[in-house]
Amino acid sequence: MMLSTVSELLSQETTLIDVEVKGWVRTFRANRFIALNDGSTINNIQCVVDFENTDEAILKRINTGAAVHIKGLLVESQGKGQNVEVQATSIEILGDSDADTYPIQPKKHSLEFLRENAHLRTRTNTFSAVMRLRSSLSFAVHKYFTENGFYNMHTPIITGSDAEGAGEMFRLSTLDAKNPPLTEDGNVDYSKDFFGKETNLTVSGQLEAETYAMSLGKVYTFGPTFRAENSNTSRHLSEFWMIEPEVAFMDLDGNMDLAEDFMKSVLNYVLENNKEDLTFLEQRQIQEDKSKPQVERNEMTLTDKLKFVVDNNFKRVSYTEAIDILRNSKPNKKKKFQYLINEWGADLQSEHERFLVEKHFKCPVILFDYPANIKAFYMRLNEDEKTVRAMDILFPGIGEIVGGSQREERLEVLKEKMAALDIPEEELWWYLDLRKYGTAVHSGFGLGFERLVMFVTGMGNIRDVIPYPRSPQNAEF
RNA sequence: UCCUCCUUAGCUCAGUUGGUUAGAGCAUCUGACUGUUAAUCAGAGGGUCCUAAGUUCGAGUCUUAGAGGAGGAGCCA
Repeated sequence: MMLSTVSELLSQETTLIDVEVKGWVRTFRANRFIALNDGSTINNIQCVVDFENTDEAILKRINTGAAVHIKGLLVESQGKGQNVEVQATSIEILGDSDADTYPIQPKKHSLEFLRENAHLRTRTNTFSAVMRLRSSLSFAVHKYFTENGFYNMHTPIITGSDAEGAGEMFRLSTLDAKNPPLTEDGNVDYSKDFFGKETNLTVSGQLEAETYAMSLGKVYTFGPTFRAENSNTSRHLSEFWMIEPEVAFMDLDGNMDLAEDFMKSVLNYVLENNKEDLTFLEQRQIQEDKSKPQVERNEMTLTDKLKFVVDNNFKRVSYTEAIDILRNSKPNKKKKFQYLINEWGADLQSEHERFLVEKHFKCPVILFDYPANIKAFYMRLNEDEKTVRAMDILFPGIGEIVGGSQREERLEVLKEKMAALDIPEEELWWYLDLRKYGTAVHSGFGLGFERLVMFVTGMGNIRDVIPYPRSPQNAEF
């Protein structure tokens, strides 16, 4: 007799066969019905215990959370909740679970409580569904790029560059924190440190990815990224996973096409391959919405929202057009915005992005050609010398999910930009070399993987879509 | 980092104007029942009211400080 997963048993079409299954008890009802889950699917298999002929000591140990090994006969269920069930002939307790202290009870728990029990929270339907979707999305990312001629590149986690231009970095050091070696002018002497220089955890693999794009053509990285910003929001993490494709000979229009096609492809993948988990999360969201005021409720169900993104073109709007729309918008005229839009050049705040996406266009929006002074040094300067070939994709509920640009390929322009921002050329000599030898138009973007998972699962807090979230003041587990 | 709110049983929460012995549902334990779907019924146990200081005859309730958490803002992905 072969061990089966719950998923295999539930899709088994022939009954009256001997089966064997291992998993964890979700509930044990009426001294007779075990709802067993092994992670292979959101659904449980019902195992029916012949309690009159089973040792009472065993029955007492069938508690929520216990690991059990069940052998029996797969039969059509007499009950209404499931098609098949296992008529148990043998029950072995593999691992007990003390009902008095086990934190995951067969009842609704708050997400905050489960976050404190992150090592056990995937034993709930919600988190197992979220994490299966996360895994599936990760596969869909690699699948898309591989099938479209991209090479996967592993950019370094430890970086010697502190000019990646994407935020505060975590310093990495093996020096004695209490008594570090000092230079003559009293600063910490990093030449004595492990790498002989100051090193940090990466905030982006983009610059390194550019080097490979300029030889392999189409590359992407998908790895962990670290930001030491003290941001305490439901959309930011100190450690998160980022997808960064980089393509030679591609301009910003091609970049927008790629990003849109990529997003639609991965969403399509989970729509086709994760129906059960999506359906569960959709029902969960509907239940959650019932206890919310009307204005905060979701206008579309989860799968409708995903289908809407897949089926409709993203609205492409230049920054200049967006400013015009915002300047003439009702909330701006009635002074409802906290930050009023008066003139060209203002940075857009979340309230403006939300207005454009959720109220004005009611679909994903790509904003492009931003003012040069509010964007990073490596972005391609337009002929107007005021704007750069940058683009952000804004999603409903999430805000900015993708940020990308065509990169500045002209050596002199790039050098001027770096000088203006006090970025030393010695730091990025290798990055400048790309413009010296065989430079070419190239573009890429970054996509925060967790924000994608949030969008797909409908979870409102980014800490609930990554196994062990790292955020300021929190690195438990 | 800023603003607002929260912290009472294992969990989710009530707790009136400051007033005797702090409550409920779920969970747990005991018993009954046994084709249930977060089973049902009866009973029982379970509290440093986040911490510290203060006001008061008297503080879960008021004041101050601290810790932790949530929502929003900024930074961004």
